[in-house]
Amino acid sequence: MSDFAREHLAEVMAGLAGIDRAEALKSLTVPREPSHGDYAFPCFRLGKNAPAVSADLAARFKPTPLLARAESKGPFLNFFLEPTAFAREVLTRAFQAGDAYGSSSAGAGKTVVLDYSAPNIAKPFSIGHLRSTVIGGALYRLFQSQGYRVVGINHLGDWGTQFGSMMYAWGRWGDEAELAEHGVAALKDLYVLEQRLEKAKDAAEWAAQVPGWLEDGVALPRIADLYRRTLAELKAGEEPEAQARAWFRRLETGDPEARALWDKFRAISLSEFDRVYRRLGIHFDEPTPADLVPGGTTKLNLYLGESFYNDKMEAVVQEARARNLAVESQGALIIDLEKWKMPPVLLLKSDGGTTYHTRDLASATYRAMTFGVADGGGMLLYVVGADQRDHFRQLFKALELLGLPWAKDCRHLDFGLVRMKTEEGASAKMSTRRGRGVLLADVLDRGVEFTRRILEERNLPQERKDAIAQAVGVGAVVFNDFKARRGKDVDFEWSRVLDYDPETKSFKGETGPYLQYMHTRLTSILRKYDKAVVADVDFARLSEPEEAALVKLVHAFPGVLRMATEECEPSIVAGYVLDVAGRFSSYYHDRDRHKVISEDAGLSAARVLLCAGLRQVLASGLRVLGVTPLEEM
RNA sequence: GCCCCCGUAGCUCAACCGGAUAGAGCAUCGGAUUUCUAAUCCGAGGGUUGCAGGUUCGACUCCUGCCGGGGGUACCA
Repeated sequence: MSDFAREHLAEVMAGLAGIDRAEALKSLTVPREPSHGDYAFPCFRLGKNAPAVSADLAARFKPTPLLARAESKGPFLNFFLEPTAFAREVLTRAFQAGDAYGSSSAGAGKTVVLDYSAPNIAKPFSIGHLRSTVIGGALYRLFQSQGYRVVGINHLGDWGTQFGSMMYAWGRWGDEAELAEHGVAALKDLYVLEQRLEKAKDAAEWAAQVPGWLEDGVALPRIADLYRRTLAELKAGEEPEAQARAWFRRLETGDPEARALWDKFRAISLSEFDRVYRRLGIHFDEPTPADLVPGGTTKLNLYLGESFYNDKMEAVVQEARARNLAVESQGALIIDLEKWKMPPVLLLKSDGGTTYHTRDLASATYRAMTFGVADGGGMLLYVVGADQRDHFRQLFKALELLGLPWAKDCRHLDFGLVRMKTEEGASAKMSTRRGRGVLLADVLDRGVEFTRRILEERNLPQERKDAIAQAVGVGAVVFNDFKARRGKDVDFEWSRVLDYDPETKSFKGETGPYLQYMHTRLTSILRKYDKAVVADVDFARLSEPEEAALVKLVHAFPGVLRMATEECEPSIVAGYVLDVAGRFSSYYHDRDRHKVISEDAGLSAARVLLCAGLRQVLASGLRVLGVTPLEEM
């Protein structure tokens, strides 16, 4: 299924002008000016005298059931759809397909391995990870809609020297009661305390920062006491960085105490992540039991995080050595990429430890083998921030040099950085190490809280209000990430994420709530229509130009999903649903001219069917993006 | 220094892979509500698409240079 009118026209055009059908399809455009027609074909490439060619083609054009006429206007050949037949085709298809409308089987037999979210356990689940999570979730559903088999992988940052920092901090400041009460927020505080301690030039500088932390919403209530105590210990010559490294070495060498701490931290973080994923409707695919970490007994190992590859890295290093790719340099083992003007891939550090390069080489290989990508049957996609562009260029080049043919099927789907507005008004990259960063759960909670305030005045049962508040608050935050193309950087500002007007108590503009609201309007019309919606209506009754425009939007949906999938760009869907909602809203408000349900039964039936089509594409589009379509709000 | 990305209305972004008169939201100003639920709608103002060249029938889109912003630049990930 597809935007069939366009393909039909390409067929006609190919026959008319004697050109390739694909070429015709590529050249077809939609005139900006509606009176120029529904489609336009620029004739410049068909001859020196484009206006003459256009006129000739127009004269030879024979109408089809779907295409009423062709008009030459200068060098352009403009086509006009037969509106009744077009509306019948579009609305019948949408009605009959239901939730399947817009899906296709273009990707049948192909597998997409999608790496997304990947929060770091030692760090908070911040709004930076939100982007990867919601973009990844949308891409997951997009590829699914096009018939691909999708494997969602959460490459958790659950390994690395950062855990040494955590363990050291835990030994120094940790408190079971606080951990139980604050969970991951307490872990974050521990990590931040330690990182600032490493960064600070001396104890005095570190101490000077502490009062500010209290205002940053740090969870640990004992913090003021902590820093006084730590000051004394620092003066005794303690070196936090060295101790953190020592702790990680213990973890790597299988020290039981370190391992127990690692399990504990990981479990606390994962239960928090799971809560967030449930709220966002995010799903990852579970590996088979055989894929689990050796010795791993909890279900929390299902995410295939970095630790999963601990026993798979040696093979990569061996392979690089065997192919004479790996060379010694400054005491480390690297793959040199100087020829491609890139820094080297670091396989083994000078202390013999592995790096994230090593792990990513191992994970890519594992995925390609396990999920059938190595046979050329799919793709490995990484939804990771733009700051890691070089990393992935290096990674893919290294895979290529390792002689892996599927290296060409790897792609980094980068997205713009989330930056915080600083006090000075400038924006800066968020950094957990410096303690900046906004917790995702807080953002979601704040969205839900705003919504709850609006709903107070509604006459709805409390339990409905709770569910709506969740869906609207979360929808506002989620949709915000799709307003711009994923490559754009975003400055994090509360007022932009939640464009909430306290005076009118409403969300404004191009927002998730706006879209959800329009969906409730459509459903309430369909609810109010007491007869069953049928496809057998008089389509000629949809004669208003606004109605023709709406039919075109319903028609466009399959193409929108296809293009969004091809370009891995969910914002295309976002722009589309905004278009649908906006046009419908205008239509809906012009009650004098086109009230949907009226005395005129035939007219009502036709308009109701149109609304059913609009509701269908709006609901499907929202679901793809991870925004819940609502029936009332 | 080198590599990569981005410059479109005051702000945040679109523009159907090079097509006709560059469009939305926010903000500002002015209107609309005995309703198919106002978390809405209608209207107005607002542009030398960073600058300068080039490619061609045609450039926001492609190429070169410059200016400005951001990111990266082997033992964090």
